[in-house]
Amino acid sequence: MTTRDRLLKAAIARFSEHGYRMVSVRDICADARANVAAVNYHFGGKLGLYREVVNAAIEAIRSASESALFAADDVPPVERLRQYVNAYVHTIAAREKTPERERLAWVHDLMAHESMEPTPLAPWIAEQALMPRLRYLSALVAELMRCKPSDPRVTRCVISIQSQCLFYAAPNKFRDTAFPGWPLSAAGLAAAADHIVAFSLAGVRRVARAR
Amino acid sequence: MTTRDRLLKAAIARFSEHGYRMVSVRDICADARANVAAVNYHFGGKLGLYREVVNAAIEAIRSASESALFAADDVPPVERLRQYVNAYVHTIAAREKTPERERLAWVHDLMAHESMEPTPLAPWIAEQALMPRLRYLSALVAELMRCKPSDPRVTRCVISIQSQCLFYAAPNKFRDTAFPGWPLSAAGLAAAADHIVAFSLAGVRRVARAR
DNA sequence: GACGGATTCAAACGGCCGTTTTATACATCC
DNA sequence: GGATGTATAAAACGGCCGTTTGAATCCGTC
Repeated sequence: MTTRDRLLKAAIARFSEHGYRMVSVRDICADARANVAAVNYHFGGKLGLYREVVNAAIEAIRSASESALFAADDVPPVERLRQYVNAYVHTIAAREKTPERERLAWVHDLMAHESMEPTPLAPWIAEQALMPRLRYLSALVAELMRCKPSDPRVTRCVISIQSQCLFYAAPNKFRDTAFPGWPLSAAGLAAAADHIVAFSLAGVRRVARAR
Repeated sequence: MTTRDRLLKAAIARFSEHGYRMVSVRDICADARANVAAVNYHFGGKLGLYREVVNAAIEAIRSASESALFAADDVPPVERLRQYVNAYVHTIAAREKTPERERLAWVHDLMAHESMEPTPLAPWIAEQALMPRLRYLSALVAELMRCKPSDPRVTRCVISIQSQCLFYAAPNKFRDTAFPGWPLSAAGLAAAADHIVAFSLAGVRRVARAR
């Protein structure tokens, strides 16, 4: 594995766990067993390295969305919601065991840091990683509610569903201590996904019926 | 206003917006028009100053919980949920206009930073600021579902409700750009609170009915 | 074997960090 | 008025930061 690849791998781990600002170039180079100057040589600087990490994150979430979260239009909306939530919640699972390519948790960690302390790349991340999911979910909910995706009720339902998924997928040190039986087992994770689907379907139908 | 008070006020603003690590003592002292050594003189160091900020946050959230979020036991649970959600969601409102004492948004900002990058004070914050709300909400949901607060279904419903409230109360730079019509007007905020209550009540009842 | 571009390396640069030192003002009490 | 304790001030400390420098090393090619 080349020095460039080792740097990128170490940078993915460090940046996604602690955010751009809190990670030093020296930390990454130590992890990658590379000289401090290597980052500037191969990536033109700390921000250039981070840009490559962000590109990898966007590519990872894009391929995961298309393969695991999104379903074809002919799939019934309830089943599409189930698939969306299941895939979302399970990104938190195996946060530390499955191989690099398969686990998506680091992407959510990175986005959580960006949402708290944005870098110049935040708008690009929002458009490429977040918006596609929100648009898909909006269309899904609009179909469930039999109304236009622009309806404010749809937006509020999307927020309700997305917030629940994010609680399980995003990093949150409080969650791991405030709730008993955390981190969740595979069965607990499946139960959580089933709960979100049932809870949200009832909520969506209630909101759709109102007015 | 004494130098100590000016430092504390500046520290509250800085720490809650950017977190403990990202704020420098020099930044705070510049805001407070004080010498760099003043923090060490009055608070024994950066962490000592932060400890005072955390104490103020805990006191603020405690008094807000008892006066605005929590209701007496004789209030019907549905009404208690409505009050809880309304107060929670409205902490985000007037994030930049109402006077210091009355707005709670800074406390949620500080807790969001603690949940991402904990300081040694994180356990204390979790126990004093977060757990009382979760316990209150658990009892409330358990009463709605007519089952024990220790039931895992109660915990999952608490998570669902809390996640939705947190989306509106916690800082999130993506939210402000990803969703149209943000930040919310007073009417939009009230509609959001009503939505969360209706959505969640339907969800809770659905989950309670299952099995 | 000598050349030349690509890569690695140790060292140093200026800058910001939290903290400490040292000195100076100022109020209070004997 | 001199001593005492509190508060503020400027300067400096060692340490880590991102980046740059310039020399050393590697390696395919002539």
